[in-house]
Amino acid sequence: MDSLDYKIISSLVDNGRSTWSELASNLQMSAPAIADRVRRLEEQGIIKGYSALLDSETLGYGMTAFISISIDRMEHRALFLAKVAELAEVQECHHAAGEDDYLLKVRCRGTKDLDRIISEELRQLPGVFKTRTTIILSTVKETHNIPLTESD
Amino acid sequence: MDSLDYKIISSLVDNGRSTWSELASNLQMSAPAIADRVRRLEEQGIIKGYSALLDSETLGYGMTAFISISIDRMEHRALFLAKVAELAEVQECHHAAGEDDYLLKVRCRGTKDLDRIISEELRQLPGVFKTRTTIILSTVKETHNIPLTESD
DNA sequence: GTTATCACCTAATTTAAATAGTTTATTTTA
DNA sequence: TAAAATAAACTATTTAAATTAGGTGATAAC
Repeated sequence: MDSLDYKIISSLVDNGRSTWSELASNLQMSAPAIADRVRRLEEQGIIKGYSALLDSETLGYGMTAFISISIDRMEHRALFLAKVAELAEVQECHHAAGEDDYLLKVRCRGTKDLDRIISEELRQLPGVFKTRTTIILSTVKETHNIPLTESD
Repeated sequence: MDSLDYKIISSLVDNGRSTWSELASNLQMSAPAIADRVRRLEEQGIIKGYSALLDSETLGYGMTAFISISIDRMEHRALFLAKVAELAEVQECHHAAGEDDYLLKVRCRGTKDLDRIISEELRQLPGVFKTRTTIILSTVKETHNIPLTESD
């Protein structure tokens, strides 16, 4: 990981479909050299993959909510995690320190959809004894960038 | 937006660098037809762009935290939002309904780094009178997929 | 001091993207 | 209802990029 790798990564975060030729001319290198470096970054697992970024609002998923969940017993966790994996509306599930056990980020069509996820999917699960939902009114910033200035 | 568009989108979410030729042969179409459809999806804003997905742990950003923030006066918001935009560690900033005003997702190197962001960056801002930090112990699920089965 | 190794290069080949022109089906309009 | 327009696909061609192969120079290992 040198500064050239950081520049390549940064370019690919900004434009995941950029061609090697394009990167090569921006960074004053040959295309095969870029291809080599990218292949290495992929093999090292630094670059996990590439993805199209979608506009959830345009696709009808205009509501975002965070749901904190408490689970009473260890043995209920597996079922909960299976449900979370299954639910396409659950974009993120984090095991949290502090008051609640899990923090979910949910993307859904609206309040009815959110109600269904909470009442019919999550609260039906054994062990789920408490949920706290925070509805998002607007999103000011949303990236998956990582600071790439410091050393590695 | 027909079922073919959904298939194309879904493929490009899974592999953002897939070639038109590849998509074409998977979906029994010609490459120019795929290119046309993708161009339209981009123009409509349904596909916002493409990005490389990075492994934050491997890059040294092994700590994730959510920070709830309360701000006391309207006129302090602009400065807060400017700071949030500036901080590379803040991946998300949502305006939330409920007890606190904003919910931040922060990706940082460790506890020292998190402390700096909270104590030196955020709590220094005028109007920020309350923060509540939830540290993430592990992440079970993390995608930016949107359910693509229902109609649009 | 010789030999490996690494990261790059150029040149050639293979593959994909972009463009242009055509066909077909569907919808609009006379 | 018939004619025209539109939309979305196709094929064939051109242009551009990716891949591969072979070679060079610097650095590290023996």
